[in-house]
Amino acid sequence: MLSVFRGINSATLDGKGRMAVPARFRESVVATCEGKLVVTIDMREKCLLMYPLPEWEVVQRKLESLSNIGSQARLLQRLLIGHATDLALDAQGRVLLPAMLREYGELKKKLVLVGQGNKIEIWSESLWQGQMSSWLADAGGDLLANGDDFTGLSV
Amino acid sequence: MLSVFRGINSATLDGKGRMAVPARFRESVVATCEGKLVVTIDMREKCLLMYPLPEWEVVQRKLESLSNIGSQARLLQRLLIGHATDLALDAQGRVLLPAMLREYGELKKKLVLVGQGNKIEIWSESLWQGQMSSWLADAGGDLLANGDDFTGLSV
DNA sequence: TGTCGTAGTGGGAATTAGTGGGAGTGAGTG
DNA sequence: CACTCACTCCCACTAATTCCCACTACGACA
Repeated sequence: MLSVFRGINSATLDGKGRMAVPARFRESVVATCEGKLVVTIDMREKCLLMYPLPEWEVVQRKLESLSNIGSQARLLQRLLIGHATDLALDAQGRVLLPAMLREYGELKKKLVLVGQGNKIEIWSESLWQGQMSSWLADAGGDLLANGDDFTGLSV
Repeated sequence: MLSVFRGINSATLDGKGRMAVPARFRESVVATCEGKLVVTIDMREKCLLMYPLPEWEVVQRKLESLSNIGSQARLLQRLLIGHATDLALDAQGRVLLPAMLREYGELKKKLVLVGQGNKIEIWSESLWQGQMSSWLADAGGDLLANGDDFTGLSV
């Protein structure tokens, strides 16, 4: 699939629960799916995942093809498909995030959007900052422990 | 399988046991079956399952084709087919949920509707919230325990 | 440093969705 | 046969959502 999201952005929720999709992402969103998106929850983190519709359909087919004898598979299906909600960009390039999903991600006014290849993660700014610092603490520990040069990773 | 329900919605039961079908679902309900629906119980969870009539007929045929020598199969037939009730949308887009099914799902005023492909699950809000938190706890544990990368599904 | 264009924000107003309840109808019961 | 209860059909009201327009903030460019 063609849409590759990268990079981090801040965003805000307005009083009606709408979020402006950053122009950087919007361009490839309208290109790949005419503004049709799907949001669902991330089961591991308290954040939401936003997919262009065609990308989501791939994910959903994979989920549905899992044998549903395993309780694990049924859990994934129920929670991911169950929460997946279709969205469309409005004339101003915003999406309305459903109330139940906003609650799940504890989304207040300030948000952080993180491009992750075929999807965009939507975080509450405060949860994101909390996670960031704990991730960095972990990573720092590991890297210090084995003497790695951190900058080596980014070159 | 034309009707694909997905996404989560809150809903309410009024004093007469009626539930407004959310507009998002209603649209595909009238398209696929002119508002004819079937509800039955879910045997694994304390929730109800609502199918467009044609989808239900597929399910029922599958149930009936199970050999009924196994007690398991006969149990499924008795409980699922036995509880299946035909419903129709009224002029306001509501359905009347039968009293016995409301009791089974412990449905009070506040409900949660979860789209699951060919059917919609109907949960009491409080049961849903309880299940959600225990599911999420499980999911986190399992995924960490076996080192699965959840995002692997979506790449 | 002004002004132009784009991105993002806020909110009014029209429309639609959802809720509540009255009154008619029909089946079951004493 | 009368009464009750439950369901259906219908109308009216309220809440929520959508659509639209206007404004601000910011960066690019002259």
